[in-house]
Amino acid sequence: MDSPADTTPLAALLAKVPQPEPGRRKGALHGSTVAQLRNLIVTGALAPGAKLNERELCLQLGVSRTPVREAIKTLTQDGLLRALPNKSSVVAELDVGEIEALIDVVSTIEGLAGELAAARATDEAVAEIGMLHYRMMLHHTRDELPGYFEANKAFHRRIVELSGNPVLLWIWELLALRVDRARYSSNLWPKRWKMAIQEHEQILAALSAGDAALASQRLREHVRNGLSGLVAALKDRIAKPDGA
Amino acid sequence: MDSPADTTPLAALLAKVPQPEPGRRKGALHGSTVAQLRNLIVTGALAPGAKLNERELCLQLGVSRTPVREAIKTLTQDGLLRALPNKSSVVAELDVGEIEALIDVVSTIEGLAGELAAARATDEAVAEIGMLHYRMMLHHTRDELPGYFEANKAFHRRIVELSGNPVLLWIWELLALRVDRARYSSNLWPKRWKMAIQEHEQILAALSAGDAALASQRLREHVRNGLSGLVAALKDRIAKPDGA
DNA sequence: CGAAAAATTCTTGCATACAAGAATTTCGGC
DNA sequence: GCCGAAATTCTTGTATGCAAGAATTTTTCG
Repeated sequence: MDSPADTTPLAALLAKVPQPEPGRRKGALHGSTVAQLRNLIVTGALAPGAKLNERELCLQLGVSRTPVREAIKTLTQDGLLRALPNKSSVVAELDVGEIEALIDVVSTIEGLAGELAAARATDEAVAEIGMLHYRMMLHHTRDELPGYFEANKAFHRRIVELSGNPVLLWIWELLALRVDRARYSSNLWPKRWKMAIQEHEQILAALSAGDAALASQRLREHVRNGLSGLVAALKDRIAKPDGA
Repeated sequence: MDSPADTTPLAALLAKVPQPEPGRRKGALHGSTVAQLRNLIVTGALAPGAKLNERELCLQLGVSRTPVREAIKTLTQDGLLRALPNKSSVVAELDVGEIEALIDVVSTIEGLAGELAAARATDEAVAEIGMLHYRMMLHHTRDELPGYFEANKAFHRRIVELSGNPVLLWIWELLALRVDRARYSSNLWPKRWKMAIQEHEQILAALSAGDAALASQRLREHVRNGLSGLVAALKDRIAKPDGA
């Protein structure tokens, strides 16, 4: 009943998480605990439906229950966990219906970002976003899926930042968490990556031209296409769980 | 140094907050603490920039620091508070620029809600939303500003619910917190209430007809008009602080 | 042997104790 | 009398203790 190996697979996952040094500064525990736990959830290391035992998390993260509980509360608010009264929180299910709901919202939000960004796009900003696009292509040629995801996300994020609207960025960040989770869950190369690259270039062109309506429309469609493909991949994955 | 009257005006504000009975159920403190504190911030009872002393909040709310700290974390994530490392959290400033940023986001979000809701609008749902509209008018005739605000919010909320998109509702709730704060801050009857009523009726008509494009456009414009008026009122208020 | 009930164990929710950093006050020097 | 530095006080960040509710195991009865 005390053997560490079989109490739960969670132990193994957490064992390799780098722990903050004892000689740390005060006030850094909450943030780092949230980041570690969030990463485990978004990457799928903690599977949907998994129960979170606070005591166990404390042991593995090397912190007390206070920061762990705070992190759980934070991630619950972000929609990554579900809280049950007087019971263990569980990792939120990755509901395909919810991801379909995400499509409408994210595409609309990014469409707005594109509209606003086009009006503010300097040559420098467009060049910077273009660089992120090429970084994404580079990762693709190298077969580096995580780097590809990251650069793709940075491309979109930078456009939202360029919109100059802090509320929009805030909302986008919240939505991006869920999108990331879905992406990691599929863990496949998007089948439409070639088309995605074309769409990125067309978005860049619209931004560069300062054409708000066009940038908005192209971003909306690009996001919709991408997420629709993701949903299709997830449905496939559900149909045949072990990627044949 | 111990006289309760002058340590801070916060004490007076909190003194009248109904406290949960000692014979309560376990697990209700976090939620109620968040609700109480949020209400104080949204209504403006806690002014923007005010520092939150945890110990004092504990005394006044009759709970320990744990739920208070959790509530502070929650409201910080909602953007109502700002956290400073190793220092007291403060009530977020009510920045007019941020409210202007809200206009674009909220109008877009509600526009999407209208688009989706129109496709799902049954006669029953439209009637229900119409009822909320009439309730709002009733509060107007009675000069009941809080009731007016509440019914207006319920009208909009119900449309978002009707969209059937849970992600959209989630985002809308987050945005509505900030909108409410701005509304309470102005604490004026909207000058354009007569126009707002007309717009509501036109929105209802579009929903009833199932015209997604029209419902979307009308909601977008209605929200934009309303929030623009709000911003104008706030700018006025800043120019001449004591409403002459 | 199976099932239901009681007792035990475990887990969360809240309160509190302790430590590190910030703010304030006081004391010394000029 | 004023400025600066040291000491004190105060406040937040983290850990732990205690109680209520849930889960599990054991025991007892049919």
